[in-house]
Amino acid sequence: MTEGQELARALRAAYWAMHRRTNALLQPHGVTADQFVLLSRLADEDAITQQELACRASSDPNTVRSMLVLLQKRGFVQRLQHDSDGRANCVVLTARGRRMLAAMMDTTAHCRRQMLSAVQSGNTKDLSRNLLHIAEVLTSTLAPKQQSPHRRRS
Amino acid sequence: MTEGQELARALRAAYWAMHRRTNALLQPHGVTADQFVLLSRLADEDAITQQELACRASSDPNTVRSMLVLLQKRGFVQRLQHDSDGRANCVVLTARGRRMLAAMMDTTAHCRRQMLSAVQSGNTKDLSRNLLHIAEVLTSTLAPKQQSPHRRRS
DNA sequence: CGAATCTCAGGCGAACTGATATGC
DNA sequence: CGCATATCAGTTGGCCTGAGATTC
Repeated sequence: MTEGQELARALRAAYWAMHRRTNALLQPHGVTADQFVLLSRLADEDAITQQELACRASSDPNTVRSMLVLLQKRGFVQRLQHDSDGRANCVVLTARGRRMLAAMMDTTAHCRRQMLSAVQSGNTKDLSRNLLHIAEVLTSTLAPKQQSPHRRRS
Repeated sequence: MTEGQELARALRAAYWAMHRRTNALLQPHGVTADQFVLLSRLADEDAITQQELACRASSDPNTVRSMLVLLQKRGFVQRLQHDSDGRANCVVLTARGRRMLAAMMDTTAHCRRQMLSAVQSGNTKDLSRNLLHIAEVLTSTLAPKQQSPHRRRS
C-alpha cells in the first residue's frame, strides 16, 4: 500500500530536481525553467492559441498569459490575432525567440542526457509513456463533467 | 535527441497532474498538497531535524520552516529542542497531526491507486526507482563544489 | 577559528480565483 | 441566448536569496 506513496515521492523528487537544475542552468540567460517550457512547447507547433499552449505546457491560461506578456516584452514571442476566431490569439516565436531557445536547448542538453542515462535498461520510451499515462488518468478525472480544468457554474 | 524533451515534458505533466489533483482533493481539509507532503514525510520517521525533513520532502530549509510555523499554529506538528545538538530542532507530529494525516491519506488513496493502475505492466517499482535515480543524478551534480545543499558529511 | 543549523526579512515567479469584455 | 477565449485585478503558497544569531 505504500507503493503509491513511493511513486508520488519519486515523482516529486525527480520533477523538482529537474526544475531546480534547469533554473540554475538558465539563470545566466535570465530565463526561468517555466518560461523555457513555454518557448519549447511553442517551438513544437507555432501559431497556437494561448489555451492550447497552456494545455501543452501543463499550465493554465491565466498563468500562460502573464508569462507571455513578459516574454513578449523581451521580444521572444508575438501574439497575433487569429484568422478565423476573433477571440483567440495566435502565439508565435520571433526570430530572437528561436535563437534564445536554441541557446537554452544547448545549455540544458547535458542535463537531458543525464536524465536519459539515469534510466535503467534505457527504456526511456516506456518511462515517458507511463508518466504521460499517469497525467492522463489524473487530469481526466479532475472535473468529472468536463476534462478541461475550467470552472462551471453550478 | 528529442527523447530527453519527451521525458522532461512527461515528467512535468505527471507531476502537475498529481499536484493539482491532490490540492483539489485536500482543499476541503484546508491543507495544501505540499503541506501534505511534509506531514507524510514526517510520519515516515518522526523527530528529525528541519534540514533532514527538507531533504526528504525535496524542498529547502527556509521553505520548510515557514510551512512548519503554519502547521504548528494549527497544532499538527511540534518543534522541540534537539537532545544533543543545540542548533537543531526536532520536528514531531502531534496526535492531531496524525489524525489529520490519516484522514488525508484516506482522501487521496484513490488518487494513488489511479496512479499505480496507470503504469503499464504494473512495474511501478521500476518506475519509482528510475525516477529516484533521475533525481539523484540531477541533484548530485547541482553544486559542483559542495555536494547537495543538505547532505550529511561522512 | 570554520562549519552547520535555524531564524528572519524580503522579493519573486507562477498558480489560482473571480470578474469582465468580446466574439463564437 | 449560452459558451468559449482572453484580459485584468488581486491573493496566495511556496521557492529563493541573503543576512544574522547560536551552537557545534
